[in-house]
Amino acid sequence: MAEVSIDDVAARAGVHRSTVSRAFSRPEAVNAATRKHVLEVAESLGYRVNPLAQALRRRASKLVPLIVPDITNPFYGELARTMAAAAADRGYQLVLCVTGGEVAQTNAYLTSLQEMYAPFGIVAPSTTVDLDELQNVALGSKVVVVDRVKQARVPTVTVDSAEGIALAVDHLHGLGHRRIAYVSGISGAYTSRDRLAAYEGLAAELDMPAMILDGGTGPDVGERAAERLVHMTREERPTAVIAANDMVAFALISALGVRGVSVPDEVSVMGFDGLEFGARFNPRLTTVRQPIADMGVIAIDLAEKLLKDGETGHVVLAPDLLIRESTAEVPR
Amino acid sequence: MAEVSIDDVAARAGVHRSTVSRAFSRPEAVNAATRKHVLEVAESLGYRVNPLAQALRRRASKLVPLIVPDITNPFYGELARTMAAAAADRGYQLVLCVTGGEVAQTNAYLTSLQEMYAPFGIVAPSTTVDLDELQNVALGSKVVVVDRVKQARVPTVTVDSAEGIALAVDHLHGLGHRRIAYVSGISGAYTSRDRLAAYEGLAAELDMPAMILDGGTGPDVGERAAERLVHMTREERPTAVIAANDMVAFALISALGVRGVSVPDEVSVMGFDGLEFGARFNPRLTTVRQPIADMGVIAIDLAEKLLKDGETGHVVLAPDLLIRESTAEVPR
DNA sequence: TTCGGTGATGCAACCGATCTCAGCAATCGA
DNA sequence: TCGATTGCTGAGATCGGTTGCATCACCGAA
Repeated sequence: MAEVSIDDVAARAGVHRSTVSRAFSRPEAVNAATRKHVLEVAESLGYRVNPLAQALRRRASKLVPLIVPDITNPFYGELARTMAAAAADRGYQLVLCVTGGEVAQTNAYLTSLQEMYAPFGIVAPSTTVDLDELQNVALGSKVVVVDRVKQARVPTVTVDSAEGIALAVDHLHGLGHRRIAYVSGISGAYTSRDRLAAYEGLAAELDMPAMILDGGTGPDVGERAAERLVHMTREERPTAVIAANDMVAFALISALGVRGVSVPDEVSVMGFDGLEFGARFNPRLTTVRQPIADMGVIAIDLAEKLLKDGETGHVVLAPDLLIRESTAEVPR
Repeated sequence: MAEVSIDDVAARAGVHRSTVSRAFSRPEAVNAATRKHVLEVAESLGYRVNPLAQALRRRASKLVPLIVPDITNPFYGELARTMAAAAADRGYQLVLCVTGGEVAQTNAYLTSLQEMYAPFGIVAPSTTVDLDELQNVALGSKVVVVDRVKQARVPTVTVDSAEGIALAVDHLHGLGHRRIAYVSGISGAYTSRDRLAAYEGLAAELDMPAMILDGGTGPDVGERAAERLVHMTREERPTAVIAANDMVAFALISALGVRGVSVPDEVSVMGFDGLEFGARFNPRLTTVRQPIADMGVIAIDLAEKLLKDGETGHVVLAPDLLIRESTAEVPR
């Protein structure tokens, strides 16, 4: 309670401020015995270094912005959770910044946090964020991008979209599906595009028609795709749908339900993300899982590497398959 | 880019530091013309006050911790989003703190942020957080609690549980249901208890049996409740279930689906929260909506009032009904 | 005994603001 | 005309640390 400062500790320990400071931040520069004594006194007084004062002098704080378009989406929720843990492990404090998908917001957050001497930032870009523009912002050069294709100028960590889609297509193909459609995504449109490309490639390869139920974005993708599907003739109608991400899959299944189409009895649906919530959907969602927890720690690692060596790494993670109940053998 | 400080502005404007400072933080204390000039110079130099330095000197920052047990839960997601917006409106910067439901974490966050001179904190308590214990923490006395029953010592904002449950029961009763069960909640156990009490009261009043399918917590509530339900005989089985919150409702419907029980054909299910995601569930969830957006701004208001007048307000909001497709007339 | 080197500590400036107090000019009342 | 009041502004201490530099004791070598 009684705000104890570095001078209190110094006085009580009979040394100078600077020695106390060094005892904490540059241990090798102070005599072992002195250090031990100082630390004990500090402990007994309940002293903790003031992060603001420290940041001001050092021009480097422990505040790290995590910039996401929409925290309501559990994907970003899970990302935020693991990232917060990873950050805490390294002494950082995550500052959540929700942009609503607006570039201006992203930039505003970035400059605002750079004023607080944030050492770097983590950005999970939305559809509308132009990554090149990030470079113009103060903190722009010290940013790690999550969930985005390899990009030259800043470090990135992503999941291999092609491999993920392959996993999904193979799974469905193995169940006998030959008419597999695709719906693109509410958010993360960059990866959504990758996934779409992967889907089209595989469709060609397997000699299946490429059916894009909806290529748009926004909260109504599921509705539109469902509407489109129910208006197809029996022959042209797909027997399975791959959604660009779990949220789209949920919306699609819901919209199909409203229209009396049952999943997986009439049509199989797969997601992409592997959200924990998928296990509580109705039906439980079969999906391609991204190692979100890994992405969190890797992003922080990349950031620290960037600061230390100026090295901009690009990590591509492998997804895996989570088979639950939203897919079934093709109905005949 | 070129970090411009208050002295740069002062020099360029031909006045002293202190005048520049006053021009920003105490406009009435400086000559209008001088002020205008200073502000123009500042503008042209791209000067912005350094929040860290300001906070250090003033012993009051703009950082506000929002402490939630689980950001993966869209309820807290929506809360975080609206709260962040409300905070930004007033110049605050929300710092997201995810506790995983652990008291120690909550306290750690609170003290850590009080070291950063956070003016106050917002806590959405989890099951295990003992509110009285909050008082012992540094920031403890300057905390607003969200989603928690009226409590004497700190300001709170909640939704009227009794009214919400009444809304739900009335809705179901109106559909002809006479055997209405209840399942308690994954999170927010405080309110969950209130809601349970309200349910029991109403059941008695309407002369219906009170059936608690599961009164526990944790991620498996839905599973357990579903398991219990399917093992009931036709006569004792409820025709409708009220879940303590939306997430439980989702889990329950999913678990029922796995066991071949269809909602709402065989049993109606209602949630409590009004999550946007409910509109994309299968079936779309009928639920009691909490005005989450209002809760966000009100919480900030209460906090500011607490700081200014030392007044600890308690706001109870009215919920409303969101009728969608998870409830239907009682099957006969 | 003297001197260079080394390790540990103290001194004081500094980070970028705020704020109390003093000084100064203009204005006011008598 | 003169002291008191009022309105602005400058000086400088301060918030709580960090860090380059000076100091000093102590060491072994010459």
